[in-house]
Amino acid sequence: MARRTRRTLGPLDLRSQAILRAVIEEYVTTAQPVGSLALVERYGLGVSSATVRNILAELEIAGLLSHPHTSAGRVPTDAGYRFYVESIAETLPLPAVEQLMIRHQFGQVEFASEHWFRLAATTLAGLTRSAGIATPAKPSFAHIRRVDLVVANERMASLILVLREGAIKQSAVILDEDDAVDQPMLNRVAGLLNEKLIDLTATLAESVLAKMRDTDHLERVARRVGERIVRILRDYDATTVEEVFSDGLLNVMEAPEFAHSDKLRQVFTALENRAYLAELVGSVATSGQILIFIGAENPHEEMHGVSLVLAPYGHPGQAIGVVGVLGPTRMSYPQAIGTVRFVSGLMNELVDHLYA
Amino acid sequence: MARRTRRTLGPLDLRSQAILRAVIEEYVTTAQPVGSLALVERYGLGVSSATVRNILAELEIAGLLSHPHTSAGRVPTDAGYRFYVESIAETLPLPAVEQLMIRHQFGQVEFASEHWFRLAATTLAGLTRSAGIATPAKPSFAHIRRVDLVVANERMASLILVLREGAIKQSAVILDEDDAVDQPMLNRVAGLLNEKLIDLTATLAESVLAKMRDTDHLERVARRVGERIVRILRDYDATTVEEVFSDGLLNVMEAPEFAHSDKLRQVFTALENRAYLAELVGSVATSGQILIFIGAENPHEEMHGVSLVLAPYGHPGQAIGVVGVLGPTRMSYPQAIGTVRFVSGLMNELVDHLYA
DNA sequence: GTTAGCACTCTCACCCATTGAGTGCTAACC
DNA sequence: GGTTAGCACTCAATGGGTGAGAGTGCTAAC
Repeated sequence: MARRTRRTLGPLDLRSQAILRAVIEEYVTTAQPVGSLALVERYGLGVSSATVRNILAELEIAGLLSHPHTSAGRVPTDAGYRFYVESIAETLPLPAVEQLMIRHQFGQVEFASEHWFRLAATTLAGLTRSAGIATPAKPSFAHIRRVDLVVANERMASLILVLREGAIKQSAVILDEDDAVDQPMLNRVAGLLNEKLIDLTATLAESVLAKMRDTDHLERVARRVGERIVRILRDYDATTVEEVFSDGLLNVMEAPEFAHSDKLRQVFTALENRAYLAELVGSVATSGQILIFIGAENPHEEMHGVSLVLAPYGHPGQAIGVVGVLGPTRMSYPQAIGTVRFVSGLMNELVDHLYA
Repeated sequence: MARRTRRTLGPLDLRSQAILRAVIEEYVTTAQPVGSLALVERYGLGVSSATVRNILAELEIAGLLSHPHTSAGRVPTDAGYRFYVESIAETLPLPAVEQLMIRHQFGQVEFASEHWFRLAATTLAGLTRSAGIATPAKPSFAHIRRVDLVVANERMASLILVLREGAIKQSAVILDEDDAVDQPMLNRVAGLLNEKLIDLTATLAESVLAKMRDTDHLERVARRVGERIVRILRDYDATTVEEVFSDGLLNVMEAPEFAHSDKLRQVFTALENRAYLAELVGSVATSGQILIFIGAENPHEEMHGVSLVLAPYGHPGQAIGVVGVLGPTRMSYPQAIGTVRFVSGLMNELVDHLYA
């Protein structure tokens, strides 16, 4: 045992690793506990089932496999999946045909980031037969790009705020009785605000607004609107993740491990409560790389039993979003990672193209 | 039997109706087949269980009740629910306290219809312990209220189109090489379009655009943008329902009838495929009244086992949306109808207020 | 038309024996 | 030492058998 340990990179010799890999790959496809006999039959291991059994026992002691009951085969533990994921250098890149098809699909859709991230989720769901997850690219600080005002009635204006990052915010602004407005007046207000506030963040905009005089009608209305704008920007800045879009939850429902349990209900609870996903997604955005959460590694109890493969896209300085996949722990990680990597790369290209 | 039939409005005498009602109400709360003894015990019917049994048998022959097996109690059929729903004059109005609470909630949220319909779905889900469903109010023909253009780069502009009905559409417009633009130029284009196109529908806007000359740079760009606008409007007009928002599907999952079957999966399939809901919602919008679809009355196989209570809101001439509830057929219809009625009324008020 | 009484039916829960997959151990082998 | 064949052992899953209980449907009396 001691010598064996020495001739490997990790704590496991190569043959044990191969068998662990075999167990996982077999289990991923069949969803049934894997026995020693099935392994030697289906994977040319060149040893007998007894030897495999010895190794399986070692892997179990190491905490990488587990045993539903004495007379059952082995099932990977979360730690087993983790080891497996670390050990696979080669992820499964998406076939060229599909890459092309997807690029085409993205070309078909409106040229707007708002559509892309939804499509990304849908695409990921379809490719991996799991649930796809995506968030729009969001900057840490929003910048005003454009202010527009439309009259609703003489005491109410509809504010449309375009952020540099592409998001559009809408809000109604209710004015004081002696500040009645019409559209030409609002156009002047919008003009003033566009002139003063363009490219500013919340804090800077606030200081500009502070200089406006309350005596002037135009400036008073502009200030009122400006205050609302600042509030919208602050709200936006405060939220780590604006929106988490998911698609294909049905795929996950269909996995046999969720057929009769109420585990799925937990997952749904966790997903409907977006705050939690937002938190995870936030950590991916800051990490800047693909993150994988396997089953119980996930701090949230409800998420035990499912895994997440998440990748950021966009640029750290500017705006960052996340795309990824949610599936049963028993998922094909090489495929999931390969696919998520491709889609996040594609999103990068698209966003680059937008900012270029 | 013949005489009994004569002294009622429907085909059932009053006592049979009362018993049908009792069966349904008991079944709705317990989710268990209802026996004759339980009925006489829990509902002061003033007759013996034997008599009740006779009537239950009649109701079964009439197709209003069914029998899982010989030694089980009775369960309402879809036809039974239908009869029940038709017969209850008094729906359960929402308690005043809750009405107040909900009004308050709607007051808290941004003053924009975009938020309201989502909140409506969430509210309905919470109140009825079923899934809430809502669509934004959508007009049959969109009217341009405001056009805004923001420069993305010198050959690409970001178009923001505000519709009279409150919706905002965003799209990128890519320009020809010799039509390079900057923000001041785009402002002039937007000004021209706002002047010419305001309050127009797709068809009218198109005829205005046809008059623009290709020789003039300003008009050429305006025309290019205008054409995109017309396309967006036409897309918008063509879709019956823009978006169907649902919340609280978890509530439905928790119903015992979905615990071990895969019926729920079917429901999800039907819901993820939004086209179908859109169709239903469309029929509600045109009907102008509360519509109830009970189980197998629903043309879509997947929806058998669930019921929908849907109500339109808004104004026929202007914009119409739909709110409602999706739950198991075994739901409290009086409560669902009462709640949906209240929420649609509230949405009416809000929309009125917006257009006033 | 209503009711009490009763036989009848059928599900559900429980027990028990059987089956079979797969292990873990031991002793022999290379 | 590592590897292997052989074998006893364990335990989930399966299916048949049984008893209890709920609820019906029928009949005869009121």
